[in-house]
Amino acid sequence: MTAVDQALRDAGLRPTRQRLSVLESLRDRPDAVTAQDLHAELRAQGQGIGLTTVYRTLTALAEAGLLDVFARDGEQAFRRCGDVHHHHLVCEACNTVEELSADEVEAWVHRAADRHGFAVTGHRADIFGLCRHCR
Amino acid sequence: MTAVDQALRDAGLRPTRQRLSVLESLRDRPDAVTAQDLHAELRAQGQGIGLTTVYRTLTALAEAGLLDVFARDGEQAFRRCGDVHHHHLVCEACNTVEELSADEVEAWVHRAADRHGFAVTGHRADIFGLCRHCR
DNA sequence: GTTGTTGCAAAGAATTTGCAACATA
DNA sequence: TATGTTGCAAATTCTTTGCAACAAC
Repeated sequence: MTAVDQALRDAGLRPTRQRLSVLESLRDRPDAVTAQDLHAELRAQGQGIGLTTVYRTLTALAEAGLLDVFARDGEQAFRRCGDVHHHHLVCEACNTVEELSADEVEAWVHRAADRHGFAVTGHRADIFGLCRHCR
Repeated sequence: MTAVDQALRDAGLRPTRQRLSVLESLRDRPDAVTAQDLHAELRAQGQGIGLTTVYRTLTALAEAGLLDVFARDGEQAFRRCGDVHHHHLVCEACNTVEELSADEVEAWVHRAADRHGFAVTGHRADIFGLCRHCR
C-alpha cells in the first residue's frame, strides 16, 4: 500500500483509480489548481475522469484536511497541504504556493482572540506577491 | 458634500443615487454581505436598484480599496474597510467582522517575504470563530 | 452481495456582458 | 453636449444533483 493509498483510507475514501490520479497529480505540485484546470489536465494526459468526480474528490480531500483552498476570482483553487498552519506565500503570477510556519502568527491569533472574547475555530495568514522567479 | 460623496469622488466614481444607497447601507454595518443579499435588502427597502449595478458598484469600491472581500462558500462577501491592514476577526455565525491592527503581523510579513525572495503586493491575516455574542 | 463511486446530462447559482435609455458633469 | 451609469435580458461560468451503470469491499 502506497502513501497515497493510505492518505485516502485515512480520509475514509476508497482508493479508486480516479482518486489516485487526482492525488498523484497534486503530489509535489507547487501551484494551486482549480477543479476545471485539473480536469482538463488529466483528460489531456489521457486519464479518464469526469469533471464531477474531480469536484467531489477535491472537496472531500479538502474536508479531510489534505488540501488547502484558495479563492481565486470566483473560483476555488486547491493545493496539497502538509502542515496544519495554513500560512502561505502565494505567487500571483505562477500560482505557486510556499508554506510557512510561523509561531509568531499563532501567538498573535490567540492574543487577539482573547482580547475580543472570540472562540477561535481557525485562521489564515497569506502573503501575496511575486516569487523570486516571476518578479 | 457628504463624506460618502467624497469617498466616491476619490474613487473616480460619480455619486449616483444607486451608489449612495450601496455606500449608505454599508456604512456602519458590522457584517459582510454578498451582492445578492445586499440587492434583495435594498429592494425590500424600496430602493430601486438593479442587481447588475450592485455587482458593479461593489466591485468598483473593492478595487478602490474602500471594501474588503471575503470568500464565503463560492460567493464573495464585501465589507467596509477602514484601514489598510486587512486583519480581521470573522464571526462564522453572524458574519460580523472586527478589524484588527497588528504591527506584529506586518513585521512577520516582511521578514518572511525577504527570506524567500518574494516581492510583496499584499497580505491578509484573518481569524475565524465565534464572537462573544454567538459563542 | 452490499455499499460506495462514477459520470453523464440536467439543474442551479453566481457573475458578466450587450446595448439602448438615462443621469451627471 | 459628452461621457459615465443603469438595468433588463441573455449569455457565461462554476458547481451541484439525479440516477443508472460500475467498482471496491
